[in-house]
Amino acid sequence: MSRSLDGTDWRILSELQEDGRLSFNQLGRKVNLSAPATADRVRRLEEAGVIAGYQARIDAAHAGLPLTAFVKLRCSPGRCLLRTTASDEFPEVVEIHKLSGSSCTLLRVRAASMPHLEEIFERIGRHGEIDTQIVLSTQYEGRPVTEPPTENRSAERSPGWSRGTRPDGA
Amino acid sequence: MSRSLDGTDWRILSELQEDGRLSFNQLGRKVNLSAPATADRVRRLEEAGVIAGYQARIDAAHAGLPLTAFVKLRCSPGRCLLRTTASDEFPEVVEIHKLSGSSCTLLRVRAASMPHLEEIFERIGRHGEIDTQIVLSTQYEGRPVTEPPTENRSAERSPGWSRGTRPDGA
DNA sequence: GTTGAAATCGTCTAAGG
DNA sequence: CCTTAGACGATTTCAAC
Repeated sequence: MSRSLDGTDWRILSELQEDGRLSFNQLGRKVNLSAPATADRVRRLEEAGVIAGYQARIDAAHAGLPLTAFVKLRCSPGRCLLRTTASDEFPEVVEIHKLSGSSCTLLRVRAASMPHLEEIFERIGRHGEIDTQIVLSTQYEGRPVTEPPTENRSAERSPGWSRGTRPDGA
Repeated sequence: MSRSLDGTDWRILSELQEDGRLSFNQLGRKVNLSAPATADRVRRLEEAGVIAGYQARIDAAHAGLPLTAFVKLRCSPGRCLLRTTASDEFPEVVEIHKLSGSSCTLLRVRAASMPHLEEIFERIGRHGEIDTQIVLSTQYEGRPVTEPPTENRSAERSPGWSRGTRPDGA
């Protein structure tokens, strides 16, 4: 396991979340480092799994998918097919979270139109009891992950569950 | 307004969501286009707002923020300070959605530890009535936005609200 | 971690179909 | 609207300090 991230690492992460296409030269200037040193740190962050990849951010509204909704799905253990077949059967589901309590699953879906959204709900509804919530607007999303306050970071050293089971893995 | 996206555009978007650092050359090979033609299309998608930017994808768990929670916040209209001050006061809030019904707001927060999460809840709770839900695990998130089925796309031409008010803008 | 230099790669422009 | 070819510019990478 790699050691904790220092301030420079966080500055690099911050810049790379704002513009993932920065060259090592440009990035280095922003964090007061030379290009090779910057490249080393980025490579290390990639290998440590902190940087999971680089991707274009798509504005779904401009891409013909203006509707977003959250769906709470309560399915019986054996029937929760979403885990395995989501990729093929539910392309509109862009996120799947398992929540605490009531064996609940939270889905986030994108749709092109109200009929489309309705059809998605109907399809998901076959897998369990659902509770839907339509998003009117989004103030922001994908906000850069930033360095947590020091007093909370110290709790990182806490036992077991925070490291091993990886509650929110990619 | 630009016209609708064709199949090649969607293939480009798909590839760029998987690897946002592809060169026009590499990308062109994947979609059977030359580099200049690919550059033209990408530039057009950028200017149309479909591609909103490029960013590094951070694995929050590996970055010391293993906990994720959703917070439903029901705040009185005048006291909903989250809109303006979120950036400074709530760095842990990575998403803000306005939901239909009950003047509800859905927040997504990331935390380093349980005490940290508890402290965040307490801080948000000062702005209204909250209902919290902790994420146990995430099957996936940030799934690439894909081309919607044709029968649903046709509904894009529906009136007013789907274009003008942009329910899910970046 | 820094500096400097060389090699590589990508981008851009232009001409042509 | 796409393709090919060439030149320019930039980045990455290696070496040495």
